[in-house]
Amino acid sequence: MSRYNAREVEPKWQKAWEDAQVFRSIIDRSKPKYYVLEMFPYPSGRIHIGHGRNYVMGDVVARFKRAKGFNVLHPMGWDAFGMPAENAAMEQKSHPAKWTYANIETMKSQLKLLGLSVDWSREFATCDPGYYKHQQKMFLDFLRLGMVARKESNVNWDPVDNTVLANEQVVDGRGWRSGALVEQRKLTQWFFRISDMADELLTAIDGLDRWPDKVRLMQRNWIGRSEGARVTFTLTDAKHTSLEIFTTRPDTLFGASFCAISPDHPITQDLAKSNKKLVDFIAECKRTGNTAAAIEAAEKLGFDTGLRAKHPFIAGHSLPVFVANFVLMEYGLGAIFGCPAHDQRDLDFARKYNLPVIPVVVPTGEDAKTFSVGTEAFTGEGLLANSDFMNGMTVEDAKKDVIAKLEGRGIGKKTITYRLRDWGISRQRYWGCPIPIIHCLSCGPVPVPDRDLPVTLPEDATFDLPGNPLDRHPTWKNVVCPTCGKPARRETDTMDTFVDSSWYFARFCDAHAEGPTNPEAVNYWLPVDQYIGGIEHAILHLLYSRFFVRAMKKAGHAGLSEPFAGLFTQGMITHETYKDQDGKWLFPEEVEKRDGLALKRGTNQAVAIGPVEKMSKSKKNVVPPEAVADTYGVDAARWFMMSDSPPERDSEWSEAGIDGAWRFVQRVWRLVEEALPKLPGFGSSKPDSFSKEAIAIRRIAHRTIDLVSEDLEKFRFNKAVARIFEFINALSEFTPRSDSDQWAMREALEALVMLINPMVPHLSEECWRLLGATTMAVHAPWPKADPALTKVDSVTLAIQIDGKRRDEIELPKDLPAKAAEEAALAREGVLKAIDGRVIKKVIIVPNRIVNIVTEQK
RNA sequence: GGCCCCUUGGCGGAACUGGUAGACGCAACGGACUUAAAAUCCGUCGUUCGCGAGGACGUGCCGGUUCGAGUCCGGCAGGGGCCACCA
Repeated sequence: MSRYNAREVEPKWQKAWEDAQVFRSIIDRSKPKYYVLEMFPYPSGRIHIGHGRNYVMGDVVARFKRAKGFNVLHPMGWDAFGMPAENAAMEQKSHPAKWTYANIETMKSQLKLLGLSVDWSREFATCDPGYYKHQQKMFLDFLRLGMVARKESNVNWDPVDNTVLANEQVVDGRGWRSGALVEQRKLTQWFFRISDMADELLTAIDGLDRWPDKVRLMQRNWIGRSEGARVTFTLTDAKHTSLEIFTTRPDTLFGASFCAISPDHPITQDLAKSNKKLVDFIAECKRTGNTAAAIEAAEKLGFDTGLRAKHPFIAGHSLPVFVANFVLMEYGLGAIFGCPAHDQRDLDFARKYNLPVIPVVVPTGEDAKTFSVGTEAFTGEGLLANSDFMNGMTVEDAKKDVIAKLEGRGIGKKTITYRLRDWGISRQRYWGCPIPIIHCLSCGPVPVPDRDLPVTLPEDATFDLPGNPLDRHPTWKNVVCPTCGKPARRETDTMDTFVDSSWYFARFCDAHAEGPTNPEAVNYWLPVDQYIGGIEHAILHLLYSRFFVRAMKKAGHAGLSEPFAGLFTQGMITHETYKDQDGKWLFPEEVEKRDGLALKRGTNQAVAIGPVEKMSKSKKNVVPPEAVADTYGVDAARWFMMSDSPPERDSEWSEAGIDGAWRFVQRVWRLVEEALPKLPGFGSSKPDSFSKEAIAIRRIAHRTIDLVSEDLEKFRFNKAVARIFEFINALSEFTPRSDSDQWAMREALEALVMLINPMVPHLSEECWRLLGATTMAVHAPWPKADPALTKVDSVTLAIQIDGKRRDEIELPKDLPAKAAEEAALAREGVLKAIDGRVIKKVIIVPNRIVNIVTEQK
């Protein structure tokens, strides 16, 4: 009896797969294609087991589909541009490229350790000029087609690091690295005009039927469609004669008591030229941070411009126009009318500045004459009042009516507004894809001609100072204008790294294509049939990719609109956290558990066990894959990752859990090894008849094939694992006595070895070989269940008396209701439970339950 | 503040469309084997009453619909997620 030695077996099979180039994919139209992709990693250093779940899940799907006869594409690459590389370069006085490629090398060997069925011939990093040159080409294509804009926008500016910060890099109003108070600045930036596609991106969500509802909802909310109206107010001012506002509640127009415009509104800006106090007010508005807490605490502030707006329906009535800190220039028209009775912000504002509060929608059951609003605005349904021609209407009818009247008079229009803003892609950073533009004083921004692509990053940049190394490079940015030949300046901003990840899945279809994509390959492989990644990308990455593929279609680089037909968002791997007595984080391997106490290994120092959290480098609650592979083997790790929790939920990594998985691996090996000596040879012919026991085990085997196949199909890995355990339990109890029993045992073991193959491929190969196969399990087809053996012919029904379970009965499947009723009523226990009461009715659910309802005394 | 989701034994979790709650695994406990340990094997394992057969209770809490509710509806509590001054 030998023990299964994962340390020897796993590298052996990995090499065999590689030597045979098993996972190399080519276009093969004789089979259905299946593209499975995990969100590609950022090469941050080393991977830990927490990263592994994502790739293992994809690998299980890839191996399962391959066995089922699909032509599978399962590639891997690197999302390699980004700030951490630049920060590391600053700290280590090195170069981002050096750091990045070194990390890629480390992480690639770590990933290979997991035994992934990846076609490595398609590997690339987004920082390869061979990748980003195509991105530059597409940027220019999009520019020509009007999908790129250059415009001014407000950005978070870190005055110490001299760079723009993303919103998530601003913590409590300060830069996350420098700690400096972040300023709002206006910068001219490049944008992808994603908002032009808002409606299309929104309606197409309905068709993404293999995406989680949660993600679809998040995308819908992010796009944020609102129906409303734009209304033009006439101003009583010689210079500024009108003001256009957006509202979703035109029905409340008669409750208007003021208008408010954004500090960034053109009228505000114009008035500020001659009003020092307004300049101060605008500055004050800018100071309020845009953090959640700041917004919560922020007071509504207004500045009376002195302008008055004529009410569109009430002759002689006019409204004051304020500049207000809560009105955003980026949404709608940057101007609103305030109806305090029916909007909380307007109410807060009105109370502060003593403006009238006139209810115009009255909840049912309230009298219009007495209904009033105190400190809480009424935003519910009701009937219109104090509203002239709308009186008595429902909110919905009133909206339609007032919009028709406004349109009739040419002072309003029904409008749909989206929350989605254009995608600003300029970053004042070195380690990103250069934006292929040349700025010429005479010609303006000029595209870099195709023949000059790629615009590559200069290697001799310096990283010792904050700010953009490209901007301070002595020569790189100095070029001549491609149009007029005069001296000009290169664009020194690089692209947001989300651009890089918006089309990598298309590049994988032919990673060596001459153009951005190879149409034949893209049209064959896309869409991605199964995309797998973290929920944290539910909005940005997935929305940007959906936009980008649409743009690629317009530019002729792709033939479809939706890149990801199926999406699965997997949960994280978590682990306990540990701190020593000085409050320093400890790695799990530094902690030893003895007699229920946690101690620092090699000492008697107590360790504080902290909460279970997502594995992360900063909290040191990570487990390196090498350590797991060495002690237990990666199959045990893979099995544990698939068995513990449903895949969409978080899963806690524990020593006990991986121990259990290791025992499973040993148990399968033992089962096969112990049965082997008496089994008939591989491929021996099926006996003519079987014993009762053999038929029973064959039924279980075939039934398990069906159940596990269905579970894997539906991403229910934890249930597939449970089925396999049940199968193994049944096999352990089965003692073959005859030749035909032995044949049934072999059949069951072969099925078992194939069923576990996607999860524990190395163990499967080794058992497959042990069973006498001469080819690899990776080439073997998925087992097929015999319908004659999966058919169930008897079922156990529960018998309820008055809704309580009192008995159960075994009956032939699909027995008519009448017969089932008679059988149930013949049972002694049932009669005893009925206890002589009159039977009122009997409810029979075929093959499930008999419920006898009696007359209650 | 808005929208959404979740809550089942000591733990992870099963339970198809309203039809036998707790599959399977982990942990724990008792036993066998062993000089001993590991490994392995056998058994117990929601709470409670009963010697037993068996009974009562039980899916966060309160109520409803139903012959029947973990599952559907209303309310509450706790936990989590996304967005956030979006007019």
